[in-house]
Amino acid sequence: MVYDKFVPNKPDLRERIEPSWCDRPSIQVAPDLIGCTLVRQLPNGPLIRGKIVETESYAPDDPACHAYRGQSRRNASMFGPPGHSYVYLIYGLYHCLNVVTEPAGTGSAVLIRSLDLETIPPGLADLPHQKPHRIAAGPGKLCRALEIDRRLDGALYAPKSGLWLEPRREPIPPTMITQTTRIGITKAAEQPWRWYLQGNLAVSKG
DNA sequence: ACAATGATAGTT
DNA sequence: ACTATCATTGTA
Repeated sequence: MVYDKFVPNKPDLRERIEPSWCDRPSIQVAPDLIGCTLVRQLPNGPLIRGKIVETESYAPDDPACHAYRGQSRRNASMFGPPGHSYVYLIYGLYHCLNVVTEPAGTGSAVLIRSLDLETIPPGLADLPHQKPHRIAAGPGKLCRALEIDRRLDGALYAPKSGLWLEPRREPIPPTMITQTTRIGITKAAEQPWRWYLQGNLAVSKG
């Protein structure tokens, strides 16, 4: 394995986002996650990488936040330490993936809404009339593509979990990131707590 | 416009 | 126990 250290996709050679980076208000972490890479190592499967192009933030004093009415079995990981996941089932059909923010005891997180995939998961590559850019466009679809469900709830974002985050490889001008209202909620719907990479084809509306 | 589909939280 | 709700998506 002489050339091992030159293999670009070897996980250990890439910089990773640490829990301390997530120990900030979700309203700050959400825009900073735009352009970062979500990496999924499927068990006995391929490595899938996707650029985060759409996020939403949910804060403790936010009526739309699952943590707003206190801790429960479902949202417990939102009150856990930063840099871990919060995964929940929605409409009995889809899962949604969050990055927990702020210290343990504080219920806040960032919802990952859309990914621009670098690699198409083999099982999804041959689906007809599915545009590649749309495979992970939407919180439910990206969890389906990356095989993320409640078993990953509370997991640390790290290679040992098969799920981790990497920083931006290139700077993104702030003007390329649009801030606007969140999608699919009724409470606090007027708050501009959604961010997306302007013009990216995986974004719900951009 | 609406059905699919199940866990959750609040109410009897 | 019952019921409304839900940070969604695909089809009509």
